[in-house]
Amino acid sequence: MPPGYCDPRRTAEGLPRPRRLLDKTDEAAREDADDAAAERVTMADTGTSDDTREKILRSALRLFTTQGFHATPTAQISRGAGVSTGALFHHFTDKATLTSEVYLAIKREMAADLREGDDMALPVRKRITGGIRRYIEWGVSHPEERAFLNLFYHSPNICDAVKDRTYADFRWLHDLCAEAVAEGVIRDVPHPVLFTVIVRTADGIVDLAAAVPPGTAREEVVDAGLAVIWHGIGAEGPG
Amino acid sequence: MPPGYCDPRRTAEGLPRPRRLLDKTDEAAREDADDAAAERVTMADTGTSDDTREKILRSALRLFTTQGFHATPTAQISRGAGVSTGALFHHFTDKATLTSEVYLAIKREMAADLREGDDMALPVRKRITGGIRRYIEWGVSHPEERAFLNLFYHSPNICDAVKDRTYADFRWLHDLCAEAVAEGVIRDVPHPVLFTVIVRTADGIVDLAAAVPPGTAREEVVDAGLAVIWHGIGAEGPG
DNA sequence: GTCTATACGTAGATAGAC
DNA sequence: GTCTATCTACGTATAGAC
Repeated sequence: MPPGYCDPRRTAEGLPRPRRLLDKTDEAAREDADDAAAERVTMADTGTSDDTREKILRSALRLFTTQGFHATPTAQISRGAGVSTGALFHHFTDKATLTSEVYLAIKREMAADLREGDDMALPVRKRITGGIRRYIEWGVSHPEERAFLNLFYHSPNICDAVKDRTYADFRWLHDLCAEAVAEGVIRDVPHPVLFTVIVRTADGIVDLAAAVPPGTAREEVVDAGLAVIWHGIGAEGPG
Repeated sequence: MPPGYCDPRRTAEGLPRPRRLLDKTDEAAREDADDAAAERVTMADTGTSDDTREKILRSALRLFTTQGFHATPTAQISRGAGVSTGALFHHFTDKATLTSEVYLAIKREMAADLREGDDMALPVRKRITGGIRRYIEWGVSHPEERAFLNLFYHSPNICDAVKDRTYADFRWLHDLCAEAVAEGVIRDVPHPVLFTVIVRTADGIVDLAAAVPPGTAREEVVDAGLAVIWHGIGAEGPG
């Protein structure tokens, strides 16, 4: 990873975060559910009702991504969280609502992470490059969250209206692109096309980067992807 | 759409196709299942066993994309196809197999369509541009098939090995890209990055184009998308 | 707020006639 | 090859004690 960007792991553990909810390393989340009893002991001192809620959300996230929505009984979700079915339905009215909550929590966390990485003092081009890098890093370090997002997004039966609820959190990114076009940093491409190209390409780079060992190889993939993006959208030559 | 490319509807109805299977307009497929009895009469003269199989596949496609996999009972699929549960399980060993067959049929048809649109006599750059256009046209005119592909691809519980079975059908596209790089038509970007950028961007353009009325507006979206792609990957300036 | 126990519906798949 | 009828099992969500 280039200078100015800290390791994703450091980011997840060291930086202040706006919400906890699903914010845990994959390893930690896995341990939680594999040994629900141990988890309960660990959480004993902070054993509020919110903890139960979060444990359920994490358990649902992991099971949905590995088994899918339909193949995951609510009983298994609650068991994975170390609580009972009754507790689950006390915190969430039904399975669909629980699923939506998982989605919203992930989206909010991702948006917050991108915002944290943004330095408004920098020129727009650097901000956009930084945003794309940060997005890629988040994706690589949050494979389960990303898998769930894809799963949920393409699933027709899971409440459509929920998808729109997070639009506002990413509004500033659209504005940032518009600013770049106004400044002549980005070619005058219709905004939907511009935004789609950036996000879809970045998303593809995440899959590529995740499939490659961390270090030089991964950096090369990211850099190559960024170069193609800027060749594509940049007003001038490569940068 | 630019010269040299026929209207998607003409493509679907007028050109010779290698397989029928799921190849029908959305409207026709919808009518089939909305009135299963009428369908049966229509098909009476050609009422082979293959027809039943195809009707089941089409019914499954439509229901999966509108309701999702888990929310679609096999009984509803067979009813939509105008046949019985028994008939469904005579043709497909189980629901998962049926789902895989839908996926494979769609992929094969898409691959065949792309191949048909390719003119090997043309220079590589034109062939690639043509392939991307054809891909976008196919996507716009096959929304259900595309929705299913996305649904299936991101679903963890549906047999993973199936995804790989269609790789060979698209192999030539990878070779085409490699050829373009060798000829200096495309910048020397690592192949996975190159291919990902093209496919992901094109896929995004499909969503954009589909959301816009056919005609000039849609053409502008496609042209803008192609311009960005070629700026991104092209060795020289825009084309 | 969390538990146990269970009601109620429904889904996938089979059996056996035609 | 297609049908009807059905078996078995499971999943969601609730009831009511603690």
